[in-house]
Amino acid sequence: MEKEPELQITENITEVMKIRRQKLEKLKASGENPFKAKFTRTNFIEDVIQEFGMVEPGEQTGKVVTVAGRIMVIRRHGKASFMVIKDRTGSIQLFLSMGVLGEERYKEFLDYDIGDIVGVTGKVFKTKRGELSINIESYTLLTKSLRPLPEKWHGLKDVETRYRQRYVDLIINPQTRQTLLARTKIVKAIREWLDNHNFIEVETPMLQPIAGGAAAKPFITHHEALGINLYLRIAPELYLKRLIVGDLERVYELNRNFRNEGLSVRHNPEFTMLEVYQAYADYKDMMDLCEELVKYAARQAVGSLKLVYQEQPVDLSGEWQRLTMVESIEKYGGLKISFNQNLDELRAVAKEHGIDAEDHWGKGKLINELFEKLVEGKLWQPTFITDYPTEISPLAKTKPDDPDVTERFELIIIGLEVGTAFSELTDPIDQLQRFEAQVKLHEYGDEEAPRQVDEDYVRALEYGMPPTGGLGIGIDRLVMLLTDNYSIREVISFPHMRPEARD
RNA sequence: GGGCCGUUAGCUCAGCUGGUAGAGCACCGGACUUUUAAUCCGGGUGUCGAAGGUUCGAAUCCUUCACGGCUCACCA
Repeated sequence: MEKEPELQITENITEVMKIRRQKLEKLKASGENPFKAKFTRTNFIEDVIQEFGMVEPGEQTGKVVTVAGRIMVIRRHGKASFMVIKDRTGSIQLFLSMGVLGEERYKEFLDYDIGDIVGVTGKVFKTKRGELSINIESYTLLTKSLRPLPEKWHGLKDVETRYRQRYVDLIINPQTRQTLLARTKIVKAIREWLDNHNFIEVETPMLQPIAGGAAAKPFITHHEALGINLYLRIAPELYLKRLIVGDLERVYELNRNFRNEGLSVRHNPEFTMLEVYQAYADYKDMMDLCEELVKYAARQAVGSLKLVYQEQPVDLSGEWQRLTMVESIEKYGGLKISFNQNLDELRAVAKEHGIDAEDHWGKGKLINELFEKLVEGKLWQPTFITDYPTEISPLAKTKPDDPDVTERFELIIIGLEVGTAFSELTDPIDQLQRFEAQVKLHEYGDEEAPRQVDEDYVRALEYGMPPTGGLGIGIDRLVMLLTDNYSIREVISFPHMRPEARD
């Protein structure tokens, strides 16, 4: 029998870690619990600053407060020393003196390390140099920290460590904290707006027997008891529309989608999507809704509609530009094209622009490729692109006067697709045909096309779905825009990474 | 998946044309009762990402691999 490898919790015990473990043992031996269960504070640090920030340098307020937080700085000065601790609301200086604490307790406190979490009680005062401080009268160690934090001046810069050990990133880099807090504000604002407009938030399956509602390669998982494969959803769309068939009229879901595709600065395998459905509305209503919603989120989270993204101004105020796809190709690509041209002509134009067309591509797909190649990246200011080709919009209603295109738009900002919406296809017979066409694409080897017709969805449509507008917004990308982050990984608390290398 | 770049102390980084690894902060010991990146004195704590190869000698040159970043492809 092979010998079990010894369980090793930490890979390398460094000198600093050894010393901290020794301190831990010493504390335990002296009867101290270095990992306490609870601590009651009278104030957040921000409150103390609010209340006493204006007192004069040198002034003693006599006011006793109890605060708690992580030690960030220690300045030992002989018989009187300083520390800085921070809690969720801010940071404040602690003043420790042998005179107040007594020699033993003073020395014990000075033996604590940067990173330790303490609770302290003392009188608020301001030093001669004008630094608001707490003159510590009693203290308790709440949590002993066993690893050294990155240095105070340069902080933690290594991107890999920042993503893998986001907890350290959050302790050290205020910017990371701000981005994640902005994210929750944005999400909260979106829910608020929708709730205020009579939409109800619902939850639909993440585990789906057929991964539908988008064109993407799904993750496959397995249900043991049922003995079947399931897919992690690539979109909630088809279930949300079932709820519209069920006469809920206004629903939204703000949650994760999973797509088994490459990673990039704009793509994470799991990402957060908002989908909104409104009965008796069409894509134009959704355009208005989308514009209002994004503006509301920006105002709530950023406080302004005039943004800067990667040093370029982005102005969300005013009416957003609206262009059809074909118009945009002429305006931004300088290329006049139309569905009236025949397929070979369009194929030739695409080839001129370096697009490698596949045999089964039709006019719509070619035009969309041209749009993506020539236009999308240039749309920096918010722009709605409408009249998406039917060929690439299997779930949208075609325009009554032009079967080549659909009642659909995409919202492009900073060259990124932030949202898409359409007048939902409600005709079950048309829907079935489009599903069948998609399945055929899968058989051609398109792994992003569904491999199976969602017959239950068609059945639902047969009961009758009211005219409905549907909207999807990529929340991560919206957060990137509003927080001026270039990489999607910055706006995701734990972005996907390969497993850490083991040596 | 392709291309380019990177990986050196806990952190941030230097290390030239190959000569046996260095700074600041952190840490350890000492001094200091109002400091502010405190200061002063003393101490370098390292599998130079990993494995091979070339060489008298490799952090440095070559190959492969791992991880990361950017980019192209992919991705409505």
